[in-house]
Order: sequence, then structure tokens, then C-alpha cells
Amino acid sequence: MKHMHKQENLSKNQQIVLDYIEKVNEPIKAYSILHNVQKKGIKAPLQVYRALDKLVEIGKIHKIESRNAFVACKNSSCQLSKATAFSICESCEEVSEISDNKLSKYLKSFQDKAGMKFKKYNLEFFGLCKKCSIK
Amino acid sequence: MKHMHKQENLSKNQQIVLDYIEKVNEPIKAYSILHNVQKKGIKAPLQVYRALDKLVEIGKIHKIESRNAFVACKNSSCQLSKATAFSICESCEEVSEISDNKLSKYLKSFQDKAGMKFKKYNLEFFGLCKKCSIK
DNA sequence: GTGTTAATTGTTATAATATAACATTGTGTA
DNA sequence: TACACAATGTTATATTATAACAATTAACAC
Ligand SMILES: [Zn+2]
Ligand SMILES: [Zn+2]
Ligand SMILES: [Zn+2]
Ligand SMILES: [Zn+2]
Repeated sequence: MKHMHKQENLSKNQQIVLDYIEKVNEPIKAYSILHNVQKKGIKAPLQVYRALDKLVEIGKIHKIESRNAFVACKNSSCQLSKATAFSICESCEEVSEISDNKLSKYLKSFQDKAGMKFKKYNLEFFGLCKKCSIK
Repeated sequence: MKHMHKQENLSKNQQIVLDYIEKVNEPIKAYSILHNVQKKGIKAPLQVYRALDKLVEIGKIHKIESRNAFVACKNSSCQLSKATAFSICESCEEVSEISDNKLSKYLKSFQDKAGMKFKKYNLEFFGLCKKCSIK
């Protein structure tokens, strides 16, 4: 067990940012996070972006690429798999993480024609949520 | 033929931007497009972004969300379907559009548990292309 | 303890991406 | 002609993200 420099626990800033993202429980943007954690001592965008990078890397949060927003993971397996899927309502912007074994199994085993080796994927579905469909 | 305000042809700026994107034949960023079409008379970012919006809307190009880049469509059916999938090499950044009937059929018919009505999706796979795997 | 390494933080400045607002011009059709 | 709508031109600004560098902290080996 030599040079095992892999941290078990989150650092101070990482924990502050994660706590806030988990509290709001919906996709949130980096600068909005910044404004809301300034009372905790985080002053600069880079402090937020660095925490976000780490949290994404370890699977605690995900980036909704089409929205430039970040959301807490609801799916324990993401910390390992890096396989993410979301449904996004184009009307109310509600986002939910899809957890579907069949879907993830299918996509993890997908082979493209060019013989590429996939390590991860991100899938975003767009449409209307139930509430917005009725209106 | 009444009130048929749906244009058949691209406008001048839209055509300039599309021509350039098709010529480079790889994902390219908005400001890079701007620099390269200034000789054609396009001077401001907004002129590029407006053309890009339209071209994405009609399926002539796609946005690679994780890269903030735009690429010409290689798949005639995208003008209708809005169902896109890409493979992205994390080493050389090569991007190719996946055209796989089984995959698109599977995803188009996917139903999430919340009963959302999907109109489109975007899927991005990440990994190493054949060339970069060898190295 | 000391020394070593990597991770994290703090800070200022700047780069890169994208949109707001408003006036004007072009295009198809009644 | 007049109308509706799409597209353009222009300036300014908003939003998202990173570069560069110095300082501090945490984990481990010896
Ligand atoms: Zn997750
Ligand atoms: Zn909705
Ligand atoms: Zn396409
Ligand atoms: Zn490659």
C-alpha cells in the first residue's frame, strides 16, 4: 500500500458545493452556486468550478451538457459507471435522471462501426413532462 | 399554396456558415467559424449564432454539446428525426456521427417511468478511437 | 519527528461562449 | 399596393469557463 493518495473524503469546498447542489435538488448553474455559497467563504468562480470538476469526476454530480447546469446524482451506480441519462422537459426545464437497467445495459454494450472503445456516455432526452403535456 | 412561409432555400448567411462547416468536415466552434467567414462579410458573433440556430433547427448541422462545437450532418434522416448520436475520442477529439438503425429505433421508442413524451434525444459516447487505442 | 508528493486553496485577470435590444432590409403572398 | 414574417446589421452586454501563479494543507514514507 504505497503512495495511495486517493482521498476518501471531500475537501471543504467540495463539500460546501455538494451540500448546496443536493439541497436545491434540481439543475443549477455554476454562477448561481457561487452566489449561494458566498456566505460559506467561497468567493471566486474558480473555486466553484474546481469543486464541480471533482464532484463530476467522482460521480457525485452530473453536468447537464445542453443546459450548462449541474445536478446531484440520484443513482448510486454512477460513481463507478460514468453512464448517464436524463429526461429534460423543454417547457418547465424539469430534469430527471433516468435509471433503467435495460437501457444502460444496451448502451454500455453498444459497439459502433468504427471499432471505438467506449468508456462512458451521456444521453439527454427532450420532450414534455406529464404536467406540461396536459396544459 | 397559401401562407407557405417555410423557406426552401437557405439565406445568404446561413449558406455561408453551412458551406464552411461542411468544408472543414469536423466539429468547429462558433468563433472559429466567425474568423473564417469574415472575408465573406459576416462580421459579428450574432450573425454566426443566428445561422447556427437555424441550421441546427433544420437538421443540417448538429451541436456537440459537450464540446460547444458544431458539425455537419452526415445522415439524411436527421432533418426529420432530431435523433442524434456521436462517438467522441477523448484523446484526439475526433467526432463521428453514429448512424445505427437498431440504436435509433431503440431510443426513439424508449419510455421513461415518469411518462414523459420525448420529441428528440442526443447521445454522446466517449472513449478512444482506433488510432488512439494503439498508441 | 523530517522530507516528499499530491491535492487543495486563494487570488487576479482574462478567455471563450452566447444573448439582448433595436433599427433596418428583404421576401413571398394577398 | 400592403401585410406578415424572416433575415440582417450593429453595438453592447451577459454568461460560462480557464490561465497563471503563489500559498497552504493532507497523506504517506522513512
Ligand atoms: Zn447518476
Ligand atoms: Zn414540464
Ligand atoms: Zn445527423
Ligand atoms: Zn482518437
